Amino acid sequence: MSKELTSRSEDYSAWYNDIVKKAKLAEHSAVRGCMVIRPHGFAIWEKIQRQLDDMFKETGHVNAYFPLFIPKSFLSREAAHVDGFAKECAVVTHHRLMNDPNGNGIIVDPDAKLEEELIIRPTSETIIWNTYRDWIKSYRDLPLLINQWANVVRWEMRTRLFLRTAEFLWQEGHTAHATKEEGIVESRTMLEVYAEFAEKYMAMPVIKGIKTANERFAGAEETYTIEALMQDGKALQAGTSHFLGQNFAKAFDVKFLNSNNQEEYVWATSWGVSTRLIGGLIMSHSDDQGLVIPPKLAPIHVAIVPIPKPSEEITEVALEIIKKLKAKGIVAKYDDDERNRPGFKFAEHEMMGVPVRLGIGMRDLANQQVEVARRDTKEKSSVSLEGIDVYIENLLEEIQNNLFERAKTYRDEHITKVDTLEEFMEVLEGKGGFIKAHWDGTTETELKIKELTKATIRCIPLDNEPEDGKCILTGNPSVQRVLFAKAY
RNA sequence: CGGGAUGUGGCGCAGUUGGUAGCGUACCUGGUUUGGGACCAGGGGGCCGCAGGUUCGAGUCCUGCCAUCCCGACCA
Repeated sequence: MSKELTSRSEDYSAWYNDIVKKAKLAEHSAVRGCMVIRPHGFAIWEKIQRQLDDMFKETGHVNAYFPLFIPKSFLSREAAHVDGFAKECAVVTHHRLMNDPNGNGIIVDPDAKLEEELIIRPTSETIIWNTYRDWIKSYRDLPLLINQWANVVRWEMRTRLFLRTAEFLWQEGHTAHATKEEGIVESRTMLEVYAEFAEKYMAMPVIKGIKTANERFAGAEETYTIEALMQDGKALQAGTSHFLGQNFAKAFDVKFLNSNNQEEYVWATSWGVSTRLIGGLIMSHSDDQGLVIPPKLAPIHVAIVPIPKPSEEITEVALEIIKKLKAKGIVAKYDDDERNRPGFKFAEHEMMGVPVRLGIGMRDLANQQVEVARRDTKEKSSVSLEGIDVYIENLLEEIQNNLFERAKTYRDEHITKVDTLEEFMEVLEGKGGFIKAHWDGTTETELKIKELTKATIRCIPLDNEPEDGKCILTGNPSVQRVLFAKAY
């Protein structure tokens, strides 16, 4: 491993790529746009999965699994949906290979052409709603609250590890309800779940809001979003929850009998977050020394480094600490690798984002102490061995809070109100971040601003306060400010 | 998909007018070291992105393809 990361100030984009590779989170594969998620990256994803899955279960959802392949005709059932996805799908056309008669390896067997092509799912609304038709007959079958953990494929032209890959892992919730109100409540509930997860576990502050018609999910009546701000001043859409109205129910003819024996179309929602969250995690907290993982998502909380190398006394103390921490649900690893010296290990654990490092040498043991180094601030202090487990437990909580507060302070300092287009451009090119400005509510203006500035409307915040003003582009009346930013 | 750049041991790179591949680091062995990325000695590892072509001879020249990075377009 080379010893240094590109610094953030030098080249933020190169820094991001360096972190992903040097913290061993992921790497490019032999397939265009597809990544190999390495054990360290996948361990973080597993922590994300476990926590979210618990939260989904607590809100009444169950898991199921639907096919990877979708018959081509399904995608054309919902008109807006096909417009939104058709351009970037991988298509399966044949089902068999054969030896090349000319001896050039293996070729696609021309006789094995599929009667109907199969699309590798870019999202599963269609296959799921086709299934729901058979599952939903009565109001007693509702609500149907199902989540799926899966991979999806979107043939993106330009990819970036975790942020936008051709194949990615995600969860997609698909629910069915008897009434419009219930559907809206569900989509709002799941937005709250996402926001809570982002802030409490990822320590990533988010703004909850509604997407404009232009940014809405293909086939949705309303798209709710959580938007986070990265260290370089660009926004990241971290999760979305859609109220789908009756669009998919009508497209797939999913009806139920209500208690008055009348037939009605079902109301739907869908919601998802993906491995993109890991990209958000990286860009919220990490620094020029490497990855910083909030304790609640860290696969390993504490690294214990013997100084200068393992000895009987040090190992004994280290194992005792590990045992005490384990009882508190804290994962500690004793780095007794004799190949590397302490300085190397310090740098390595910092790169990998381990929240707390303990250094134990004979000098410490003579004083019944250990050296505690926290990853977020890089502060070091000597702490008594007595009660070290409680100390670390509290410290992890403090780190978790500090990361959130730090990110929130940065985010709040980078929300700027502007009233003119000149100011808008100036802030966008200078300090960056979110810009709160008046907009006349038309898609035309939104697109024009995007063309002029590259900034998009990230959302209309849910907690927005009404305020009369004039659109920064057209001067037409506006009743509230909306949130603009350049986005990933 | 358009413009630009790149592709050589795991990683980072050098390789001149075409002559049969080298450095740093990592790895293995031995020794000395060890409180912030150790040092010495010895050693192993390369289809030079892939496929064609030119040539007595290609990492080097030509064509096509693949992948990655940057800038656009696209992006739920």
